Amino acid sequence: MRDEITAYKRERILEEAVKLFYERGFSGTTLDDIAGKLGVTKPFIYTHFRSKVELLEAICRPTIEMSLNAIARAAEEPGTPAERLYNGIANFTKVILQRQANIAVYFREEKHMSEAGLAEINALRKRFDRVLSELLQEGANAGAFRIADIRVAALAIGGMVSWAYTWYQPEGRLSFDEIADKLAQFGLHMVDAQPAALAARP
Amino acid sequence: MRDEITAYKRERILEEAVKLFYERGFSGTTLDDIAGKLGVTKPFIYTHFRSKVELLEAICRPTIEMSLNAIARAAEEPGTPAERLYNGIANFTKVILQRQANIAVYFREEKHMSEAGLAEINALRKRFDRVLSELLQEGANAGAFRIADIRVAALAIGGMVSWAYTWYQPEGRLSFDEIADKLAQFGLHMVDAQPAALAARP
DNA sequence: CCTACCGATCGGTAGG
DNA sequence: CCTACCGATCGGTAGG
Repeated sequence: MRDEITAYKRERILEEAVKLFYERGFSGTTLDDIAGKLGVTKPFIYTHFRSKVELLEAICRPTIEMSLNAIARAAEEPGTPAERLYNGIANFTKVILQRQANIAVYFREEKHMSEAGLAEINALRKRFDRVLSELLQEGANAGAFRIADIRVAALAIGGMVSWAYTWYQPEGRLSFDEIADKLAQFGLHMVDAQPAALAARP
Repeated sequence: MRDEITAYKRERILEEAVKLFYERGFSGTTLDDIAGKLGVTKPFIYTHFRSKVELLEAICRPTIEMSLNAIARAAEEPGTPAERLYNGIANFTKVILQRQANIAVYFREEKHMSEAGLAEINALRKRFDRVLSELLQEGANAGAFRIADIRVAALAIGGMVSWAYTWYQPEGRLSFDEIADKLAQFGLHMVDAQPAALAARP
């Protein structure tokens, strides 16, 4: 039980931290601000995190992991390349929207991370690009996709989706699922998914 | 001539500032750092800019203006919707790549701007989205494009291109023009540009 | 888990 | 008397 309480405290700290970093920026937020929101004082945070930078890294790394997993799981499942690409993009989009604040903080505040923390995340991002590129290559080989440049296609799809953190509005007209569907459809168009491959999609 | 020298000094300050903000972040860069790179001292900067924030805004605003102009000029020119969209995306991509550091600083450091500075830039971005959406709508009305959701399509295209600031490498295998062409082609695929419209492209 | 406090740093401005 | 700068220093705040 003690572990659960410790984990809960960590989560609460991260919850307020990401909210404040998102609203005011990393340098614009003091540890006293975060402590204040939690009704505690600054040294409390230091019993759970070693530094302000560690807080930042704990906000970003798990979210990048979720993005990687979203693509990787869809790529591994059975189905046509078009089905897997559709699901991969849709799942990835949902992560971006669900973790909008974490993603925004990551892309804005990367420069404040430690070298080690940045290296870990960069490794995850490389794996993301590789998994997506391999899925595109597989579809191209099977004649399901027509892609002039696999590498640029992966970056273009990744960018189209990642960018959603800048424009998504929780009170907007579209739900997570609707946006995920639309971006996944755009992705299939980008790789010129052949009608035969599309027809097979459930 | 005096004006030219003043303008030149401003440009040199901005040149070093954007380089340092890009490498170390806005808060990670001191005005002494910038002055040091120029071989002058900090008060020199204050004869040309009122504050560190004004420096940031002078780095970002003109670049966002260039992005808007890139799309707007292409949209106004004669030609089929597909031609204009192709040129608009390609021109916009070239701005993003040419001003990579400025764009990166803008998206990362937005939170450090003044309310007035941010409002100006947000107005430019709204116009960008409107111009692009109108071009897409026009093409859809003419039967040149098939788009399920114009608004999301504009955001998807904008994101695909903007994102290039995160991955473009000056020493990489592709030139500005090659990347611009590839992203523009992806854009045409995204809106399902009809072969007839494409065939008309020079 | 708090009070109390440090060593260091930084944007901005004074006088000359 | 001004423009264009420098050496030195201030008020205020950050992480720890």
